[in-house]
Amino acid sequence: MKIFNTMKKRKEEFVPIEAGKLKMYACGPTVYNYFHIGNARAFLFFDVVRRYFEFLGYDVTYVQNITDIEDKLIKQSQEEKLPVSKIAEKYIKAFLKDTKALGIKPADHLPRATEYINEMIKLIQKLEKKGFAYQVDGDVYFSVSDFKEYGKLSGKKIDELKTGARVDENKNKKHPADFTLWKKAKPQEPNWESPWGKGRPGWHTECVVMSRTLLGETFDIHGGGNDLIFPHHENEIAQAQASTGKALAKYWMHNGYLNIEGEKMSKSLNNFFTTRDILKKYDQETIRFFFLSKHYRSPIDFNEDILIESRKAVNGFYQLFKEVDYPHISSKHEYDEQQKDLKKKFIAAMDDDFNTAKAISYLFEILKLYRKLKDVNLIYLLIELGQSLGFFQNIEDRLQKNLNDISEELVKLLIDYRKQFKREKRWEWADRIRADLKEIGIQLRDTSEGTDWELQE
RNA sequence: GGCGACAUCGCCAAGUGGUAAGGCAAAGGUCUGCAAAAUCUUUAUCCCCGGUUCGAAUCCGGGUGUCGCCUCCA
Repeated sequence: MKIFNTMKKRKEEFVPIEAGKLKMYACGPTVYNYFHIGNARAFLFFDVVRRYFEFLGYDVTYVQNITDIEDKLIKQSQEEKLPVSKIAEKYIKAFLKDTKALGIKPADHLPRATEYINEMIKLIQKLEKKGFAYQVDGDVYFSVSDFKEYGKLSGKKIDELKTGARVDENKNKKHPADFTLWKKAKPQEPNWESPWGKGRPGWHTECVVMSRTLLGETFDIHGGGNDLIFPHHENEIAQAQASTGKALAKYWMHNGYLNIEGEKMSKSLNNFFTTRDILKKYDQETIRFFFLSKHYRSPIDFNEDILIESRKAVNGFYQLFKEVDYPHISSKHEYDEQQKDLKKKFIAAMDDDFNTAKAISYLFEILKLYRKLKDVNLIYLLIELGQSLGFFQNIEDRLQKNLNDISEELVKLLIDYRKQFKREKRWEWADRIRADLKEIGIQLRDTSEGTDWELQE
């Protein structure tokens, strides 16, 4: 198994710290709003990493944090005129609901920042004691100049950051790249008591504390979106290593960004999509296929045409499941040599830094082969491999659901035909449609607006 | 200004030195009352220019173009 390690900027052989076990941490949501389709890529991808390791037989512990105290929550609380804690509750619920709708298996632990304030204070104190942190007027900063490896992950040099056009001027900071560990509370803001007065933790500290508490001082994989490399993960590394002298994580994985029709998604460009809205039109497997058909480290362009293609591609598999009358198919036997070989190829693709696009092509090969050979084992193979990517989690439901979705369309279609018959004064057919629908419990009602219908029970 | 990524068939996308996977779309054949599905067949020399090599989409140099990070962001 090879993984591209951002820290080394190349693929490395994956060797778990403890044989047979994977300890993984991926940055979760800041719960100030519904998460967007770009977030969905990261959440989905790390879901696949987790599932795939489980498929390989690893005992996986997966932690995903929830940032429930942060500037954006405070801002949102002012906009919605709700306390920060209510904002957090609201969007945590939405996060859980939407990730479930995406077919994402919940992480083993979903720790919240506000549950770890004391531990964060302890970490900051330790950094202070070791000379990596300093306090100015109730704020505490991490001194990047004192941590010589700073910039190791992102490949940035402290001096270049200084001359960069966009580093903010903060007179309290010794160095412009120094980052906040503890932020002094402004009036009306949520705050906690600390040795430096009332305030709240800076963003990067929570991940260090929660990951180490739940996974140990050094764990296997730390993941997140590309944009988190700098400064977030860089700052995590600085705090973690400064405090213990040990690496925080062995492998750093980052997924590429999502663009909307070639442009960065942003609210100001008016091309901002919440996952929740996308899910109204496209099912989770379509979205999953869309993301997994491209390598996770590449940028991906989001547009509806591609989603529609993805849906068609996924439907091909369900067409097959429908035809073979899943699940009424006989039980599986040993895979034969050809089937074992396909499985091997699939695994080889995934083992090469999660080449999901290639892996998916083998799913299509299996489908084609089944069409040819009608060997039911191929269906099992297809499902087994597909599930390691999160597909085919509930085949029966989906076959069923498609029918439900479509029945409403069918009624509308019949109403249209009846309208045409009425226009042509072919009353016998128009009436027959009305009568036949009533027979199966659907009552039509003509109004001046058009034709309504309702179910009669 | 600094750093980095990418450019492969109409569209999406694998492929990182050995002669271009897969999906969608399209065309034609089989099947079918007609359609749909299925099935068979067809469709690329890889942005441009140089170089290295027996051999390059794959390596090197130079262009051009697109995007990202350097500020909260997955």
